Amino acid sequence: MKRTKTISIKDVAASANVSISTVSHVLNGTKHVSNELRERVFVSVKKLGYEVNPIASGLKSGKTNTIGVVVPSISNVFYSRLLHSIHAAALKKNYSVCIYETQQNLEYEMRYVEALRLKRVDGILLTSCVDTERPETKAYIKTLIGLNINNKHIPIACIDSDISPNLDAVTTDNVAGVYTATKHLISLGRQYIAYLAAPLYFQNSKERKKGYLMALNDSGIPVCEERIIEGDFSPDNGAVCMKKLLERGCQLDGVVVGNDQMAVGAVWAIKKHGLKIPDDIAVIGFDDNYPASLITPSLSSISVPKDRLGSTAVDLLIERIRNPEAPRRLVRLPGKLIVRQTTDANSEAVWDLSGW
Amino acid sequence: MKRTKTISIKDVAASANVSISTVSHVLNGTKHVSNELRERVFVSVKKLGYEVNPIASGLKSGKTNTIGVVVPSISNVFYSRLLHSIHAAALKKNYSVCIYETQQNLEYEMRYVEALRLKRVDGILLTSCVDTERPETKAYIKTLIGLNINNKHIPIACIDSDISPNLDAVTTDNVAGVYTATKHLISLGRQYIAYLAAPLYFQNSKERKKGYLMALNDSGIPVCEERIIEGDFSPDNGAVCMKKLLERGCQLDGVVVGNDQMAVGAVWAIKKHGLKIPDDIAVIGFDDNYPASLITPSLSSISVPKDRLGSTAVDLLIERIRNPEAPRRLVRLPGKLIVRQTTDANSEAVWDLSGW
DNA sequence: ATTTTTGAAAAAAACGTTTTTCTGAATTTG
DNA sequence: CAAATTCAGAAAAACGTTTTTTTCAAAAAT
Repeated sequence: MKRTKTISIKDVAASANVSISTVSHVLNGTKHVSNELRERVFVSVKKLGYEVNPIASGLKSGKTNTIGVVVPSISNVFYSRLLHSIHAAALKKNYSVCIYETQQNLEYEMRYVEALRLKRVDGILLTSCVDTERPETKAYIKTLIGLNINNKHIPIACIDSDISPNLDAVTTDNVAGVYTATKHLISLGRQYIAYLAAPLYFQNSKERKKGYLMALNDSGIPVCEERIIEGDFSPDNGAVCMKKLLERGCQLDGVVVGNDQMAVGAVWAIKKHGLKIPDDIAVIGFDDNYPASLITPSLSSISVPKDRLGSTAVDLLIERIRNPEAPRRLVRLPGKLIVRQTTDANSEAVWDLSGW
Repeated sequence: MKRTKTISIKDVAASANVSISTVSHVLNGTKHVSNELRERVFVSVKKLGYEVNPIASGLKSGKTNTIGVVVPSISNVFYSRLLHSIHAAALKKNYSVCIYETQQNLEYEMRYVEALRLKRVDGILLTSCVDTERPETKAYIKTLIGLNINNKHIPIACIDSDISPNLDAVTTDNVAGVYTATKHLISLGRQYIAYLAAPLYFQNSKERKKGYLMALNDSGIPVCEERIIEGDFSPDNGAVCMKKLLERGCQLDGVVVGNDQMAVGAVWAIKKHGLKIPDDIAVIGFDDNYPASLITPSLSSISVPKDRLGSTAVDLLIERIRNPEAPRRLVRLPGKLIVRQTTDANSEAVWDLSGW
């Protein structure tokens, strides 16, 4: 194969009869160059078909124009949607995105953050699976805050998890969201409302539970500990927890669930138990993830603004890259009540197939 | 902020009292180095906390250890699942993955392939949305085949689309898959089986239709053109097409659909039309995408091996990177019949929530 | 009218590696 | 035993940019 010499900025300079630095400045607009030379450079670039080498420029400038994205799961409907909006927003700002999937494994998360650091990405978007209550994680979070390579700071923005007052973050307004969900059930006349929580070591879960308690209090409904249960994240576990609640024998006519996954399991368990939804028990989840509209009965939920979550995160990160000294920012985005059949029997089943 | 000098291979060399090249060879294992020096190097590396700079090494070696992945949609359940397996496989081979989403837009696809070329990725995994029949695309495909930067070839492996006999590819065995699906309906005693095709300019769609025709022929069932219809990919359009079929008035007791999206729409339309599934009309899709198990009645389908599709593609690409001259490879992976309620009324509804 | 200041452009240094070439001793060969 | 080969290691040359420094002339200031 004919292997011609690769043409570099040097060749352009020679062809245009100017210096290398002049070519660089013309190409980057970093310094004023007379119209004549500037024109000559452009002509030569076109003539030679010159293509800048980002690796070389990255070496000198210390920028990779790449942001790393770390998510628990790529194929999860929620995170893939997030990835979608991150991709769009990043591209608009001329960054490419490099993805890593932690599988909810903190060890992997640490490894991937480290990999991105060594790769010298310009910034990292992190959906951490860290348990902020465990003391061991303190060190890790400290690492994140001070993440750097060769004394160059690498900014991090957190998505959907506010793990440190020193890291930029964007999250859903969990308290307000579950407050709305609970109020919704109350407005339907429900009095005996259970709460099925996702693991409470998650900041989000804590906030959501708070919303439930606040709504009951504000409505003068007594809180009954027997109606509160904590599970893990899975649909299966949602079903198990719901079964436990039902078997406890306390009166029940509604249940607010900390996320859609578990809510789907809860719906399944209630049906299995021979009760009617929503007549006997109304159910509402949180997230409004893709399958919510598909199951029967379709699941009411609090819709999390996935697209804005992603684009806001990118904005935060890029602002931080540009200005490392700016004050830390935390953005809370409002959720939205989506009423479907698990709280309104008359609601028509409309399959939301936007995940396709 | 104290900004200490960044420590480089040079510092390691000085500290270990060896030459730079020796350090490099020790670190990369590219040449035999005596145990003594090798040990000294390791000690110095550890002592100084030296961290190799992949940008610099990339500049000289011409490798980025990055593969680009171009998919039509990141949030689509099928592609996100693909992305998941690609990520896992790539990581295992020490490559990072950079993603681009084309939104089924060929112009974007071209732009992103170009971006990846300029970025000098080591290889590209492409799920093209090209219409192989249009003559204009010939040029584009030729570009893909000869993709290079500075005369360095950039290999491409295609996923789920065999767009050129000159590009490595991995696809599902579409013919066999739809053949199996159709035979399944026939085995249930169905005689008047319609075929709802995805756009036939897609290679996959053509192959799938072929499987339908073959199955009818092999079973001695006459092919009736009136029972064949071509749509686009969407659920909505699936419903529209199904409605048309129903209104044509020809006898119908089964329908094979070219993909799950349209199948879901078809199910919806049949229900709307007041017919019972599967009693009046049995339905089977293709892909076994996530929502298939969630809708009511749950959708029978041909399961596409998404994970193997991704990992095989990575394997193909990396082998190609290592050996650009090897003969072209096309891998066809078998699909698997998944029987659910749209073909078997007695099948129990089991929500597959693995997308979570 | 002489010294400063400015400005455009060139020259050179730097970025941190890998890879090629060079060196001199030790080993093998004829 | 002299010449050729191997070998470990050092030195130096690349890789293709950006950025700093230098140069020289023209404009501005004293």
